[in-house]
This record gives sequence, C-alpha cells and structure tokens, in this order.
Amino acid sequence: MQMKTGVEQSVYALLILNFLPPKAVLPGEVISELLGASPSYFQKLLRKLVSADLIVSVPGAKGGFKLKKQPDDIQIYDVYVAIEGKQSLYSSSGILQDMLNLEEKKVRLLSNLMEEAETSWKTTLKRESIGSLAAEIDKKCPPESLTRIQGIVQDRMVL
Amino acid sequence: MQMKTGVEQSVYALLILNFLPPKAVLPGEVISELLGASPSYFQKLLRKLVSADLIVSVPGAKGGFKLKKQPDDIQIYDVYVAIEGKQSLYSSSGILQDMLNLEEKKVRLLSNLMEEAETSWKTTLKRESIGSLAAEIDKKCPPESLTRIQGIVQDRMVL
DNA sequence: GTACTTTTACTCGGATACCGTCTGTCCGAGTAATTATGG
DNA sequence: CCATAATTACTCGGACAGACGGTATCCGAGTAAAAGTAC
Repeated sequence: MQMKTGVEQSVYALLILNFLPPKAVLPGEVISELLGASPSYFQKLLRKLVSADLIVSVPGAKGGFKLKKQPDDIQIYDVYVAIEGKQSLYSSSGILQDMLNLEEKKVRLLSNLMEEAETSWKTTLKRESIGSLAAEIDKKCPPESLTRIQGIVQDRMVL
Repeated sequence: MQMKTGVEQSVYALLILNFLPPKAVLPGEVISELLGASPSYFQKLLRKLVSADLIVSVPGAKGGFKLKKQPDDIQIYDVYVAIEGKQSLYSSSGILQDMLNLEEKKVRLLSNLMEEAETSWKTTLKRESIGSLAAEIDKKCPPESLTRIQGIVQDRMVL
C-alpha cells in the first residue's frame, strides 16, 4: 500500500507549468528533463492530467502543455485522483457478510471505519493546492534555485 | 494504492479468536474455513500476527492460536502494521531536491503534507480496537448468526 | 504400571509459481506551424 | 506574391516488455500430545 511515484512527479510537473506566463506552453520533454523522469513514460502521466482537466495540451509544432485552471484551484487531491483513480483505499471483500450469512450490507463495520479514515486523509490533501505549494516554495527556497528553473522554462517555452 | 485483503482477513480472524474462552486455542485451519480463505496462505498471515505480538501460537497436537492481549488493547492500526508493515503511504523520491540542486532535506513540501494526511488517517485507525468492533457486532448482528459462529468455535477449539 | 517409541496433529519458515499492476519503451497516427516549391 | 506541397515538431493513444509485490501452494522441519508397545 504505497502511493505511486507518478503522483509526486505530477505535482512537481504542475509546479513547473505554474512558472509559465499566460498563453505559453511547454513541451512534455522539457518537463521530464527537469524532473529527471523517462520522457516516454512521463507522457502517459501528462495525458492523465489532461483527461482530468488539470492541464491542456496543444498539438503540433510549437505545441506543449500548460495549466488549465488557476493554480489555487488545483488541489493536491485532484492530482492524486488523476493518477491513481477514484477508487477508495479500502474495499471490503464481504467476508463478514459471508461468515454471518447476512444478505447484502446490513452490517458494515470495518468499511465504516476505513471510510472515515480515508475521508480525513482526503481532507488534508484537499486543503493544499498547486498555488499554496508554489507560495511555500517561494518562501523556503533559495532564490537562485528558483530563477534557474524559471530561466530554463522561459528559455524553452513556446508561443 | 489499495489496502491488502490480508488486513481485512486478519481483523476478522482476531474477532473470531475473541470468541475463545481463556486458555483455549483454535487451529489455523478452522479460522481460514470460517473466513473462506485459502488455508496455506492464511497461515502466513497468522504468523505475521504472531510476530507482531497480537496473537500467540501453540505448536504440536492440541495446538493453535489465541489472542495475546486484551481485545481492547489491539487497535485496528496494530493489525494494519502487522500485515502491511510500518512504512508510510508516501515516500519522496527526492525529485524536488534534485531539481533545485539542494542538499538533503532542506525543503520538504509534499512530504510534510502527506505525513500530515497519513497521521490523521492513522488516528482514526487507532481509535477503534478488536474489543470495540466486537461490541459493535454484538449490537448490530442478529443473535442467531453470532451463536452459530460461537458454536463452531467452541466445537473445534482445544484445551 | 511405568518407560520408551510411534503416531498424530499441529505450527514454523523457506522455496516457488501465478498474476495483476506500475514502470518504461516503442511506434504509427493526428495536428499544426514552418519551410520549400511552383506558378 | 500567392497557393500548394513537403518538412518539422509536437501530442495522442495503443501495444508491448520488464519488474515488483500480493496471493497462493507445497513441503520438510520442529513440537507436543496422544496412542501404542515392552518390560
């Protein structure tokens, strides 16, 4: 039971796209280079983010990706769902019902508890957004590191 | 990112062992029969519960398993850790540090958030115990289902 | 009846196989801007 | 100079291979109670 690394990569990808000026897009390969991820695989993650309406893609020459929403409107939980899907962490296999010879779902026990636990987990992930994380980076990171990234982005962006 | 079915099976196994009178033990095969689980695999789960000090095992003829602690002292979180291990749901791969050329762990961002989310998740799982779940079963289940299980347990227990 | 041996019924723990999922690669197709070509 | 064709540089999405982990099975070894055996 471990979160996919794709979630982490996606969050940082969105933070990179957040450096873009309006209207500009960034090719997928530039993002994967910055992240040190394999480009061909990373494309699949980007398409998941597109399907989840977190980013938009522009095909053709001078194409690339950019954020679809305001950074404050992209919750970390949205990124998680985009990559991992919306299924819950726990799914009952109905052992208790079989054991007690009960018809469907009369007695929920673990399911209730697990749902509750997952809800409070989700709540934390919904609290922060790409925007709030970006603000935190601005505060905590040495400026030269940030300007370096921003330089690369503005150097290779298009439009 | 889904919880192993072994966690659910283990919780119900402990609830079954909770039906035992003091000093009595129950062979592993009886438990797996009640749960409808494969006996050979379920033995491995039981040994994990032994290693986690949740149950005790008695080898030899008239051997079996029984709870090691009072049911109220066995939190659901303990069962989770016994089966899934103590590693956290999220582990950073250090992408951010690489990207910003930072030396170790100066800036934690996602890690902090994920840790916080996991903590509140754990808190919920620590709140309930085998004892509290057993009490809930007593309240919500039809008595004949419970006496049936209890009958099987007392029929096949030893010592 | 006591001491010893055998059988029986369990747990213990390693080796192994299966299968689904995540990671990673590759390639053809689609799309749009740029460039080249022809009149 | 304008229209059209070819090239270029991307995304799109499916097919596929490898690695890993959870599930599942099997088997020999250890352990202890019970049953059998010998004296």
